Amino acid sequence: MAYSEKNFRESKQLSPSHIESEILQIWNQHQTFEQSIAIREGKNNFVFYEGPPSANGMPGIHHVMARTIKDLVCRYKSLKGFQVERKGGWDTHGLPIELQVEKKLGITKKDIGSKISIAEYNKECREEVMKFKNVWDDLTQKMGYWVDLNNPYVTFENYYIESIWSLLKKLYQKDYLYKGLRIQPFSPAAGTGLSSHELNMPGCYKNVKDVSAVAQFKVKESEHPQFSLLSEKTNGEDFYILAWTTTPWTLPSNTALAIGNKINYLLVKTINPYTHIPVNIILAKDLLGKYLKAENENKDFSLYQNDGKNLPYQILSEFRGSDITGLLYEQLLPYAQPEEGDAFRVIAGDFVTTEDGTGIVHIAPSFGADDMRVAQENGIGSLTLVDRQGKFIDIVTDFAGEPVKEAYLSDEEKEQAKQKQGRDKYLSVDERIVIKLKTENKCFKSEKYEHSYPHCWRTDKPILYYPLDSWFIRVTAAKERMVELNKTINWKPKSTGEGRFGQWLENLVDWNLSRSRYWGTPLPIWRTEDGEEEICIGSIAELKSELSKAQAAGVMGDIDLSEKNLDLHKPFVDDVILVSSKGKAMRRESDLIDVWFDSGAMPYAQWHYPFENEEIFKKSFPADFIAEGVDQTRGWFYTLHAIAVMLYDSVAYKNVMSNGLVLDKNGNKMSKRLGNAVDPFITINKYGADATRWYMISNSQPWDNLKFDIEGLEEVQRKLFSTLHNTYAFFAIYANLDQFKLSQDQIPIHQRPEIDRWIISCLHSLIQEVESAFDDYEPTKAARAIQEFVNDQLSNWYVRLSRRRFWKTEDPQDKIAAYQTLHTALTTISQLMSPIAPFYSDWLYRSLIQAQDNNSASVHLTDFPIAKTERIDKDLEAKMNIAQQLSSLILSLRKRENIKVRQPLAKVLIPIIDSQQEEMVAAVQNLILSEVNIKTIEFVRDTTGIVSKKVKPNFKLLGKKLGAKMKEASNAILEMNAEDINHLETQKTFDLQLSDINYTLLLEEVEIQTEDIAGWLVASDKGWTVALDITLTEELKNEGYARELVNKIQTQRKENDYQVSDRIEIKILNHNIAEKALKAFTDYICNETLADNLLFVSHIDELKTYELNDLEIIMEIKKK
RNA sequence: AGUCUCGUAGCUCAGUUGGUUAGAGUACUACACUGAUAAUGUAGGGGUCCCCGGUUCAAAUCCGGGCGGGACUACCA
Repeated sequence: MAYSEKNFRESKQLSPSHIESEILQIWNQHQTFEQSIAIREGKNNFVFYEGPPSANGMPGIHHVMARTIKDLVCRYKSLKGFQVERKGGWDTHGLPIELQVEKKLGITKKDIGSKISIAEYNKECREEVMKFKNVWDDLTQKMGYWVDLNNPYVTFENYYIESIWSLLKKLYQKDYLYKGLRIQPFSPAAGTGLSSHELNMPGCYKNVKDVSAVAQFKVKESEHPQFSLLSEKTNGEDFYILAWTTTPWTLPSNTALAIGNKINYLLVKTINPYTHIPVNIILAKDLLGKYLKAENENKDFSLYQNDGKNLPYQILSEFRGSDITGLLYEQLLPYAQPEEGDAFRVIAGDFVTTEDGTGIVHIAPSFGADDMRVAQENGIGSLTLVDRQGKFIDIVTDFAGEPVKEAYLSDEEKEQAKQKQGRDKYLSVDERIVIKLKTENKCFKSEKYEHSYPHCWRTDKPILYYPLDSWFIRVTAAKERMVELNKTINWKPKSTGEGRFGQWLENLVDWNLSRSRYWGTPLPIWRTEDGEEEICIGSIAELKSELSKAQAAGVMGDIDLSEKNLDLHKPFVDDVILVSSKGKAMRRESDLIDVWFDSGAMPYAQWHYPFENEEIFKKSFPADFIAEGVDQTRGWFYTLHAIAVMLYDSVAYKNVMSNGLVLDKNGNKMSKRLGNAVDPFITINKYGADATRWYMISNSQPWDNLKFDIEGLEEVQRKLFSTLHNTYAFFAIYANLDQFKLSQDQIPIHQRPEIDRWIISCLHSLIQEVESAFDDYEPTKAARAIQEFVNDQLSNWYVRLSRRRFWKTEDPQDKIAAYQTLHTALTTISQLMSPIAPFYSDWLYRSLIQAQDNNSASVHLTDFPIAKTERIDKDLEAKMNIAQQLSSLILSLRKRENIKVRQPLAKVLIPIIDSQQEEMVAAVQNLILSEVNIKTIEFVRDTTGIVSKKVKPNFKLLGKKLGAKMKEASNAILEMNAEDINHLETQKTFDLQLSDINYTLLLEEVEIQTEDIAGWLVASDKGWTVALDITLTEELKNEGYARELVNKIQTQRKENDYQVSDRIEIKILNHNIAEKALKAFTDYICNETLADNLLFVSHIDELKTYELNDLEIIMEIKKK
C-alpha cells in the first residue's frame, strides 16, 4: 500500500513481516543507523562494547535475547542524545573451531604435522570460523540489531594479535607474567595436557576398578603436645595415622596428610589384619564402623584367630582434627625426599570429609590440584616420582620405568612385564605397592574399588593429574584493586556483581594463560634453552628488529616478512628464532594463549591500540555499557576487568547487564539433541522481531531465566501490537475522513476536555516511568508500563470513551482536540517503545507524521520525549481511576440483573463521605454516565442509617501505635455499631474501650465502607459503593428500543459492507407498537446510522426479521 | 562440593519500609457487547505463597535450617 499524499496510512490488518521488511528497506535505503550516529556528532558519547560472538555455529534464540538487550540500551541512549557507536566483532580462535575442523577433515590432533601441516590446518580454521557469518549477519538484520558489521574487529587478524602482544608485554614488564607449575589433567598416552572442556566431553568419565589401600603412616616422636598425650594412651607404643587412596602409585610421592579441623578422630588399639601385629591407629570417629565391627569392641585380644577377621579393638582416645595438625610422621615409602619445603606433617584441608576412606587424606601435591593447593598453603614440598610418560623414574627403585597405570601398557609389553615379574598374572604397580605395604605392616586394608575416573577422549586411556609448565598472569597481585574497582561497577542484577563475580574475585587464582593448541594467539615469549634469558615481544616492529639481530648473529636464516605473508600465528612464529644478549638462540615458548584473553583485550585491540587510533581509544574507554549472558561472568566480564585493572587501573565497563538463559517452555535447557531448541529465524518470520523482542523483555527480568513459550509471543502480539495497531487504524480512518491536518494549531491543553487532559497526564507520567526504568537498566519495567498504558488507558478507556467525538461531534474544536490528543499519544508511544520494538514503532511513527517513501524520517532519529510535570495531574488521574472503578461496579450490577447496557437507566446512587469525594466523582460523572448509559448520578451523604456501613481498622497505622493491643483493638473496631460509626464520622474521633486502657480512635485510623442500602441494588469495592435504580419508565424503555434498533442497523450496515460514510434509508414494515415507541427517537436513530429517513411502510422487498428486545420487526436498509 | 539464582493460581509474572479477603494477565466456563472486532466487558472456579522452625500483636515479606529447579566453577583422597 503506497502512501497517499497527506493522508494517514490506513492498514486494517497487522502484518509484522511486511512491516518489518518494509522498514528494513527504508533503513537500508536511508542509512538510518548511520544517520542516528551522525546526527549526534559532537554530543556526549555513550560507549558500548560488543561481546564478540563466534560465527562457527548457528545463532540460537538466546542470542536474540542478549542482543535485544544490547540494542535497546543503545537505541535508548541514542534517543537521549548520545552518540552511540557500535563496533561489531568476531571471536575467531579457540578449541571448538579446532575440533570442528578436525571433524570436518576426519583427523585428530595427532595427525597435525604429519597428515596435515600446521599451516594448512590453521588455514582451515581461518575459513571454518566464518562459516556461518552470513547467517549471523542475516539474523542481525532481521532482528533489528543495530551494530556496525562493516568494520568489525576480528580476533585472528594481525593487528588484533599485535595489540594483544603489546598488552602481554606490558604485563610482562610489570612482572605480572610468569612461568610456573600447575596440576592439570594430562594424558601420558597422548603426551598432552587436557582442558576441562575436554574432560567434560561425554564418555570421558568411566567407571573403573582400582585397587585401593588404607595405608598406615607411623607417627614420629616430636615436641608436639599431642604426641606425648597420645603416646601416653598407648603406653609408649607406636601409633599410626590411617589414610585411604584409590591411587596407591601416588603413595611414594606422599608428602603430607590432611585432616578436617572440625572432624572428630579416635585413637584405637587393634590388630593389623595382614601381619596380625597389634597396632594403634588414628581415624575419623564416623568411619570407625567401616573397619571394625562394634561387637568386637573391648574383646579380648588373645582370642584373635590370626585370620584377619573379627579384629578386637579398644578406643583409647578421642580428639578433634585441629588437635593433631602439626604432628609429624615417618615417610611411608622413602625413595626420595622433596628438595624444597617441609614434608611428612599433618595439615588441615577444607575439602576433607568423612564420606569415604578414613577422614584423613593422603596428599601427593604433584598429582592432585587440591593437594597442591593445600600443600602450598602449608609450605609443604612435593615429589614428582613419575615422568611424563606416566612411568616411575629410576629413583623409585622397585618400580623404575614402570607405568603407573596398567592401561598404558600394550598387550605385548604386559606380557613381557609378566615374565619379568615371574608370576602367572601381571600385577599392576598399584597391586604390588599394596603387597609391599602389607608385608611391611603399613597397610590396614585394601580392596578393589569401583569409581568413575576421567579418561583421555583421544586415546581412551586414563589421565593423570600432573604438574605442567604454564604461563600465568599474576592476577592475585591485583586482586584487591580488582575487588575495589568492581564495587564501582553498576551490575544488573546487583547480586551477580556482589555475589558471583565478587566471590570469584575474592577467591582468585592466577590466570593460566597457556594452551597447547594450534589455532590461537601465540604467546610472544622467546627463551633460551636453559631458560636463563627470555624476551617478550610487544609489536611487529620489535619482532622484526629482533629478527634482524638474530639474522646478523647467524642464528636465524631468511624469512619472508612481506605484509601479505606475515601471519602472527603458528607456524610462522615458531619458525622465528631470536638471539639473546649473550648470543644464545631463543625459541618461542610453544603455548598459545587462552582465547578469553583475546576477548578481554577487545577494548584495545579492536582499535589496534596503542599502534593506532589513540584518540578513538581514549574516548571509548572504559565502556559505559556491556551486556552478555550470565555464563560470561567468569569469562568475558572477568577478562575485561582483569586486564583493565592490571594495565590501566580502571574498570573496563561502568554498567553491565548479565542476562539469564533462554529455556524451553518447560524450563529445560534448549539443545539440539533434545530437539527443543527454538530457531530464531522461524520465530521472527512468523511473529516478527518486535513481538519476539517485546516478549523476551516484558515477560521476565532479563537476568531471570526465560521460559520461552510461543503462546506468550502470540499474547504479546494480540494484546500489545494488535491493540496498538487497531488504535492507530481507528485514528487513521477518521482522521482521513475528517481531513484532519497536522499543520492545524495545537489546541491548548487546558482548553481540551477532561478526558484529553487525563490521557495526556497519564502519558507524561508514563514518560517519566519509562525514562527512569531505562535509566536504571530495567527494560522489563519500561515494557510493562507501556503495555499497560496502551491497553488499559489508551485503548480500553480513552478511545472507547472518546469514540463518538471522532465521528460525530457538533463541536469542531472538540474533534480537533481529540485528534491532536490521540495523535500525540500515539506518536509518544512510538518513541517510548522504539528501543524495544524498533520496527513497528518506526512504521507507526512514519505513518503518524505522514512520511513518504522518499522521506528518511525515523522514530530512531528523534529525541526522547520530555516528561512535562505541568501536564501531570495526579488528581485527575485519581478521578479517572474512580470513574473506571465506578463504571465497572455499575456494569457488574447490570450484569447481575441482566440489563443490557443499551437499556438506559434513570439513576445511580453513590454514597459519599465528604464534599471532596463528591467533587472527584462529579468531575468525571459525564464519562461515567455515558459509559454505563445512565441518566443521572445522585450523591447521598447518609446520616439517617439507610446506608449500612462497615468499619475496618487500618492495621498499618494502628499497629504501630498499639503494638500488642492490636488484636483486641481490631476486634473492638469490628464490633462498632452504626451509631458508633456515625459518631466517628461526624466527630472524627471515637473512644475505644480496651481492657486496660482507653484509646481515642481517629477517623483516619480506620476504613469505612458502605455495605448496603436498604431497598437498592448495591455493589461495592475498594471503598466505593453504587446503588442502581432499575425502574424502567415507558420513556426509558422506548429509548432502549431505539438504541437496540441503532445497533441492529449498524450491524446490518457492516454486513452489507457499507462505507463508514455511506448514507442509507431505513424501511420498517408497519408495526404499531414499535412505531409508537420509536417515534420520539427518529432523529436520533437517523443521526446515529447516517440515515436520511426512517419510514414505516406497508411493503418491503426483502423480508428480514430483527428482534428488538421483546418486539419483532421486519426491516430493510438500503444505501442511497 | 562451592558460589550465585529462582521457587506465589494450570501457565507467565506482580507483590513497596512486615499490616490481616495474596493480585494481574493468560487459559478454562458462562453470559453479554460489537462502525476499533484476531479486540472488549462482567461473573465464576482455580493458592500448603516449596517445607520446617524462629522473631513479632501481625510473616509470601525478616532470621535460621532444609528441599527442589537452573547456571557457573572446582573436583572426588
